[in-house]
Amino acid sequence: MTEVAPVTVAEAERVQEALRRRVDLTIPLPGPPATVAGLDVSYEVGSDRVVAAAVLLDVATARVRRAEFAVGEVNFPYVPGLLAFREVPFLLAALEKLTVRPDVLVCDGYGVAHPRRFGLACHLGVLTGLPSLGVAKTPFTARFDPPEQARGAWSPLVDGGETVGRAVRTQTGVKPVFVSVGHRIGLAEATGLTLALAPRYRIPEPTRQADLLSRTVLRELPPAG
DNA sequence: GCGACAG
DNA sequence: ATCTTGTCGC
Repeated sequence: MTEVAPVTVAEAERVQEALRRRVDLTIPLPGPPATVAGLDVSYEVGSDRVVAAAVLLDVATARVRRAEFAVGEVNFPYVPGLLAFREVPFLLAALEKLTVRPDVLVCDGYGVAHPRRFGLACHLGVLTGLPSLGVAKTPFTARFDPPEQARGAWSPLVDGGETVGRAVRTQTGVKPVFVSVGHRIGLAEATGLTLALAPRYRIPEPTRQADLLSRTVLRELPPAG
């Protein structure tokens, strides 16, 4: 099958509609995850160059075990709802450099809390076959009430009458993050994992570390040609 | 029709 | 996403 990357918005939306049927949310995690991979992408100003990072962490300690990255040029514009077509190619490249298969993918963005129920986290989950979840930093299309102030408090993200995720307070008195499932994981599991991986900062360690790495690499890259 | 809109 | 210093608060 010749999988051609979508070029137009209409094509990309059709790809999402097709891929979303491969999302499996009927099964929980096989067991307590031992490792996770945090994923993120940094963009260079004034060029199309990007750095994608994939960082492997132990869940028990929330410490980094190994880290990889991939450099590339984006070929798809940022369109709300189509973020995956911009970042997935590079995230997959960085992931492949990780010789270990993580138990869960922690993505920077949304999973099913998406207009077509197929955000970046679902996309990566389906393409890799791995359990995945999304942790976004800002609201998107779902509605929510502010959760209580205490760390661990959460409130449902509602869209089109259905609960598609949770606004989760990872630190007391700090803005919530937005958790949604991507593939092969439950919402309660995704919430618990997010909290376990955010012992100190608002952003859970996996994506926080991936963000730091992608930024550092980008900063030390030779000037764009 | 208008507004809103992950990164 | 990215451009950007200091500053308020715990």
